[in-house]
Amino acid sequence: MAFLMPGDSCDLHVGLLAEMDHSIQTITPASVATIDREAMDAIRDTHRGVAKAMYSAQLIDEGAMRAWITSMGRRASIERVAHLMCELYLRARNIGLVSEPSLALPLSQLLLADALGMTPVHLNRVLKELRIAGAMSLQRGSLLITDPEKLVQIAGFDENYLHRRLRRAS
Amino acid sequence: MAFLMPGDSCDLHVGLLAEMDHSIQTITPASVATIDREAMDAIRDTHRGVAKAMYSAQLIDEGAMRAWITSMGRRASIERVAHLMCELYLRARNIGLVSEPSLALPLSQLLLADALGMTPVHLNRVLKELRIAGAMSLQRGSLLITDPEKLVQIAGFDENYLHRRLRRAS
DNA sequence: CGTCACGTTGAACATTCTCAACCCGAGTGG
DNA sequence: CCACTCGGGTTGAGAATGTTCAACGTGACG
Repeated sequence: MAFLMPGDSCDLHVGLLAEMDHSIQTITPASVATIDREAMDAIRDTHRGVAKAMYSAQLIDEGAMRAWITSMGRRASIERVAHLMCELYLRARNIGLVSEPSLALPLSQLLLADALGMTPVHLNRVLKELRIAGAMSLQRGSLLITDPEKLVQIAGFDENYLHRRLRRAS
Repeated sequence: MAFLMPGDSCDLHVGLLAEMDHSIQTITPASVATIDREAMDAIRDTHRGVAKAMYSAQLIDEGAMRAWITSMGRRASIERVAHLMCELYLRARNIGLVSEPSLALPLSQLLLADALGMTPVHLNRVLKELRIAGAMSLQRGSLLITDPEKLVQIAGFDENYLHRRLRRAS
């Protein structure tokens, strides 16, 4: 339902619930920082500004999930794939993770297919289709966008949806 | 992506963002209460307990959205329909809204199909299938569950997923 | 009585899945 | 060094699932 990249945080507030309703996995070696419950409680209670910022972050995450739902419900599989690739590419670029011309994406087709709600076999064919169309190719853990415009057009990607802005402090 | 019932709240915190990334509609006449931004800010800042509770509510909503994503990605359409009906039924019952033996569900097939990510035509056929199977029937805005067990079984419904609990105050 | 929104149905088609096979490169034990 | 295995990736063929388009029914409402 989501892919995290270096610097992303997740589940900052699970401490409030009795149990997790989902799980998180690393798919590469990773350094993971944790914040214990007491610390989070303290931050929330004593730093109103930070608390507010965390609320906002939460809302933005929710927006991303809504986008994901739309993707699943309304987009054909090839659009879904293209869209996710656009998103991952932009996010990676925003944190300086793209080593032009390609981006390291250590995702097995199995994983991707699952995330996108389709069969590995079908994903494979879709990737092939995108490759043949000359839009992008994903091979040996590396994403190469050969024709950005075409990819964006297939995906119906709107760059703006990643940039949810905050209301200026009143 | 969600259906609200009497007493449900939504978007308590949109005040934090510069713009909405989604919309809300009434599908029946409804009384809607609004809380203005200043009041919400004040509550968040001065009532830590309430703020915490609202965080939790937010997390629970998020869980619901995750469930929705799972539904879209992994369930066949008949399962999706059955699952949503189970959920709506239980939620309605929890707030005393079920007038046995049936539940008023003022949802057009158009609306439902859109929410479930399928064609109105196909939804219609799925509903017919469920009716013929004797599990439930949805007609003239009223949901009648004729064989709860069968419906639950078709849906693969786990009653527990609605009852996310909070961590007891430490 | 006409209109309009919604529901229902059929038939052809497109999309996606299933199952099964095969390929390949990286590790592993003999 | 070689055969083996194993986790991906790729491909084909047939079947299931879902869509499209177009028609018709039906009740509410002016």
